[in-house]
Amino acid sequence: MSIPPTELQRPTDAELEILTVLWSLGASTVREVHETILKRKPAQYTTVLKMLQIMTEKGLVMRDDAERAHRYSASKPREWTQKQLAGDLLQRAFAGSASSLMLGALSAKKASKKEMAELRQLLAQWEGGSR
Amino acid sequence: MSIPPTELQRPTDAELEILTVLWSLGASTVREVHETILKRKPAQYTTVLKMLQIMTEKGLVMRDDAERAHRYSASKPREWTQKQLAGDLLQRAFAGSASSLMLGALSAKKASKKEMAELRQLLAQWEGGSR
DNA sequence: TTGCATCTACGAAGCTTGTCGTAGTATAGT
DNA sequence: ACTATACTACGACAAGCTTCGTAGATGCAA
Repeated sequence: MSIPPTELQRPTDAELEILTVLWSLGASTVREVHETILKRKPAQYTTVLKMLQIMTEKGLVMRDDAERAHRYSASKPREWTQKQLAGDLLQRAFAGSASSLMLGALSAKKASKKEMAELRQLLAQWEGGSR
Repeated sequence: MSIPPTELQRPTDAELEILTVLWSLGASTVREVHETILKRKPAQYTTVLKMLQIMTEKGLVMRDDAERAHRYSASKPREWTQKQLAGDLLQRAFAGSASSLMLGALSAKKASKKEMAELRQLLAQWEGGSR
């Protein structure tokens, strides 16, 4: 009901799944989100609707109700939320050690040559005083 | 009650907090875990006890009840669980892109020079065919 | 041996998450 | 105008998470 001025909390699993759809599709109707979710797992239309309504209350998404079929969009950009999630896990499970996190990620899924190149470049850029 | 032969699920927040204590202290009594937790936040002794009992049932920790004060230890090593968590987040929030995850982590907490050096070394080692 | 401290076991309450059904309203096609 | 379709709103519920209090057993010290 209210727009909490406080910090956004970590999205739950179901919320994150919906956010990924919105990030990829942009502002979407419930139907569009539902159809995308359906490709991955069975789910009722109203379940997706309810999630989006709850997420609206939480401030995770914004609703445009100009048309009959409301359009929902993520209220924070993908990068912002990803930063929250990465930072959260970094603190909670890796004691703040970025290299431990990287090691975990790499051993979980062997990265392609292209991915490794991107990593190397990212590291170089980061050190290169961009920040 | 049973030892599930299935895959271990992702630990919850409270469970992960206890696991980090066990990883750092090694096999510990409830009291030792409790005292460590207390340094971070208020919590009752029996709350920690209950968590450890539940985690035992789930197979997250092992209990040695040779002594009156049982000793608990993480049933999986830190690295194993970290790999699960990193891989899970990588899939759910970063579409499998390790460099996105790395970017998120770096922007969440600016890494020290030492940390950056470790990252560079890790990357080099990883590519160096160790795996 | 009596009583205090320490320990485990367990039930339960409050909260969050995730799922869905039902009801009701608007829209559009015939 | 009528009816099938599409959409939102909302209540409800089961399951899981987290917390804690109470009860009962065990060990120790005076």
